[in-house]
Amino acid sequence: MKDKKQQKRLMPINEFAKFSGVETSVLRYYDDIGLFCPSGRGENNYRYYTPEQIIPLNMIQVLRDLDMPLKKIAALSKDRTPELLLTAMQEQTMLLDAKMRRLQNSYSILHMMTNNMLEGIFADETAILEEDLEDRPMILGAVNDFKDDPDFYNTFVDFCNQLKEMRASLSFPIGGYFKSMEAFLDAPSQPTRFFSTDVTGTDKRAAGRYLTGYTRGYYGDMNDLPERLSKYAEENRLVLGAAYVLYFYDKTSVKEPDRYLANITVEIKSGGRQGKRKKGL
Amino acid sequence: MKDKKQQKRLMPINEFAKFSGVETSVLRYYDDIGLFCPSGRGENNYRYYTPEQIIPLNMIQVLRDLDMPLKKIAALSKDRTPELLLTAMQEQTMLLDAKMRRLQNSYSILHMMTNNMLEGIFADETAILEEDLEDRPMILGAVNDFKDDPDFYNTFVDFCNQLKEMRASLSFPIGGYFKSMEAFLDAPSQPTRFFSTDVTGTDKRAAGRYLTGYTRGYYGDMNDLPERLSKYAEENRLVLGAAYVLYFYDKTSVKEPDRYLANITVEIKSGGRQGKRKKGL
DNA sequence: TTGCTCCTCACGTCACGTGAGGTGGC
DNA sequence: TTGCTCCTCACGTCACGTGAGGTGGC
Repeated sequence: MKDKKQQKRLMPINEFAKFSGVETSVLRYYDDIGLFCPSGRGENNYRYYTPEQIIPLNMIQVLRDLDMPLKKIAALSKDRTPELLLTAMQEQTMLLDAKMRRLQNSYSILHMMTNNMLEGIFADETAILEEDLEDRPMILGAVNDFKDDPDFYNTFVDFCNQLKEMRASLSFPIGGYFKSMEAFLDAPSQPTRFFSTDVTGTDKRAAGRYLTGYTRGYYGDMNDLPERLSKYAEENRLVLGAAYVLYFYDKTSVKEPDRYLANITVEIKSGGRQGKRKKGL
Repeated sequence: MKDKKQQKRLMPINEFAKFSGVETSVLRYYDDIGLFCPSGRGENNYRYYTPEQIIPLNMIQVLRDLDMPLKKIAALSKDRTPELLLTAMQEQTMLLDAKMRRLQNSYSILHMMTNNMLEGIFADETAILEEDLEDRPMILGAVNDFKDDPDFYNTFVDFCNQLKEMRASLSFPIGGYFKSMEAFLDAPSQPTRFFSTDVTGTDKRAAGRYLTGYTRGYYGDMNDLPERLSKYAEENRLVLGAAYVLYFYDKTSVKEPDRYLANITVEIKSGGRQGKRKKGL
């Protein structure tokens, strides 16, 4: 009778795998490396597990989910005391914090990219729009000096290094800021500053009224967009301010350079019909 | 002059590794599998990268951080269109959501374990305490029927299966609920129900006044704690209600079974000096 | 000659996943 | 004999990490 009961409590590997949600291959591997062994072996050499073994196994799963190496888990379960466990937990909490921050960062980047793709898909290349835009957080780089070094890429590398020095992510799309519409018209491939669309940035493109447009083509190839913007501004007696150029489609999202898609957003300093939207041409 | 500029823009592998924050071994591996190749090779067969290559590389890092397999990343960058990217982003967002939930779960479990370890370290085994406790979320299992099957472990397995059916985590410490002090005194190893300390549970141990104590020993070995509790209640004319037993130290936290540490918390239905704490013995 | 950066194999690592071929009781 | 569950190697996989031995210009 007692034997029967005890037998009833013994699970062969498949049953225990289903019970615990851990694959048989994993259970065998854990047995091999001595991390987690069955409570015993039958005469047939079968592995037999007891139900309460799910507790230490779950402990292992928790630590493994935290990316703790199996060796460390094994060390911890061989030499377990509440104090050591507490220390390990606190270490893991720190690691988890870091991981959480990285995930949050991934979220932001993913969200940013998704929005850019969507905005690109629905972009009307022929339109010039007047829009009220919200605050947009960003990281503004130092003022570029193209007189000292007219090379675009050296300046770009400088900006990347600035981001790295402030431990900011390099993964958010990077755009060009021009202090004025004239600066943009003058040299469309020499922005006054670069900016990163990093949502954690403390700089911002202020909320307000902006003139926006799109154009396709390789980096710096603005086609007739500058003229169309100027013409629109003139016709509507708008006084324009700083300009922001950002690529919604670039090398990473499309293959053909002639499909790259730039967005330009120009501050309207005065003259806009407040609170009204107007689509042009 | 033009050559000089272009040469200046070319980085050998070490420089590019520092610039991008990606190890040389990783860059070589990505080159080997054709995922991300240098812009060209020098006469010496050196790999040379250009600074703007950091953009697609960062894209790869973002997707890799999201645990996207390199093959999928490669497929996505070979055949890249905004539409495909958008779909992939949305898929990744779903995966990220799931990952986030798992991490949140790990956080809760880690926090729970840390608290249990700390409470265990500072537990006074000789004390019986009257305490005002907050709500405690938990998952209460079905009522156990030890008459049909007196085996503890079969009942325990049933509870684990209940948790699995409701897709709850098995990793939170599990305790025993006794409908009354008498039920506990009568059969300390046959709880009326099991409970999981899962913080997302919708059941709860209600806020109120409780009598608590600790004892060391193997599962179910309560020593004189039941008597000490009863004695305290009698002396202080307390009417006791339901009891909760939870192990702060168990097989996972200490090796020696005689160091396992159980906590008992008994509802005080009346007779307690409200709002005052009193330490006994 | 020395030091430096780069190169290409080749093999190791971690945590498994996947057969291949064999066993043992109904 | 068939079907079923289990077993033990052994080898594959993924994303690298780590030397070992060699090159090429100052």
